[in-house]
Amino acid sequence: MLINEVARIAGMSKDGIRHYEEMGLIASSPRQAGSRFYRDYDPAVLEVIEQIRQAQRLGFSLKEIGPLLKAHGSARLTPEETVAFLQDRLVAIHEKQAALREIEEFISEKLERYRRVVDELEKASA
Amino acid sequence: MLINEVARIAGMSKDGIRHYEEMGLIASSPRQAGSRFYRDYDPAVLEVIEQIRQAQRLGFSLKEIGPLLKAHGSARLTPEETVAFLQDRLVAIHEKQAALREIEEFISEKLERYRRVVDELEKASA
DNA sequence: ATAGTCTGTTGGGTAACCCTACAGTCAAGG
DNA sequence: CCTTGACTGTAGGGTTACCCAACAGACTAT
Repeated sequence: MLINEVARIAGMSKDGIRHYEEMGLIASSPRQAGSRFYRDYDPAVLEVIEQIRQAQRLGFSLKEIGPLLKAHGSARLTPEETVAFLQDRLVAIHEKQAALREIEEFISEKLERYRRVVDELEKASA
Repeated sequence: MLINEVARIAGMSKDGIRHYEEMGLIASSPRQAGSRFYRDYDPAVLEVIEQIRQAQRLGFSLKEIGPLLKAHGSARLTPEETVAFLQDRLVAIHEKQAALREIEEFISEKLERYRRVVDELEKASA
């Protein structure tokens, strides 16, 4: 299948697909078209793309996903390693959440102060 | 003062300072040194840098901060505009929090499953 | 023959810096 | 006096995960 179809089914842009390929995450065979070549994808890439998105959701960068996909089938993570990794992810997420809560509080306070200012202005003009 | 001092006091890198200057957020006067020129900063930039960091915390990009700093002293945001802006920021933060909660849940579930696997493996080996 | 839709590559842009390399300046020490 | 070291500068590439525009060949339908 050609890139447009892959992109449509996978729900992403052609540039995104080509980007994955450039990063070595998926592969295509060149289909000749006159003097040029089109990327021809095996429908199986759709599953790989799904795995990539999944891994991204888990916090892997594309660079990290490469080796991960290759590990698929050969020596893979042990359950213990998986648990350790997931715990790390969870810690990272909790850190982000804490940071967001701080900012949220900061903004909330500012917001309240400004709301009071607006209220007072309204009263003064009334 | 020279860039190193500014960077040290402001708690950021020289490259960061130069970056701010390149973005037009702060300014320096050239101090001649032989055939070359060093950036000479007025200590007042420290306050400006503080304002920049503050604005960043509020979710402004550096590009947005430029006009904001210039507005300082002339026509500034009205309290109503400020409230509206802060509300937008808050909504954005809540969205990020919701996204993080989803991922968190996802990972937590996976983690529990894998923990169970590890437990069973332990029992089996025992 | 031509228009429209597909494909390709190339190169630049994004955000906020970090890092390396190369080089001039200047003060202190041998 | 010269060298060393700590400081400064610019230039250019790297980061992340793509997006976008330009230009052009391929293919299908009219």
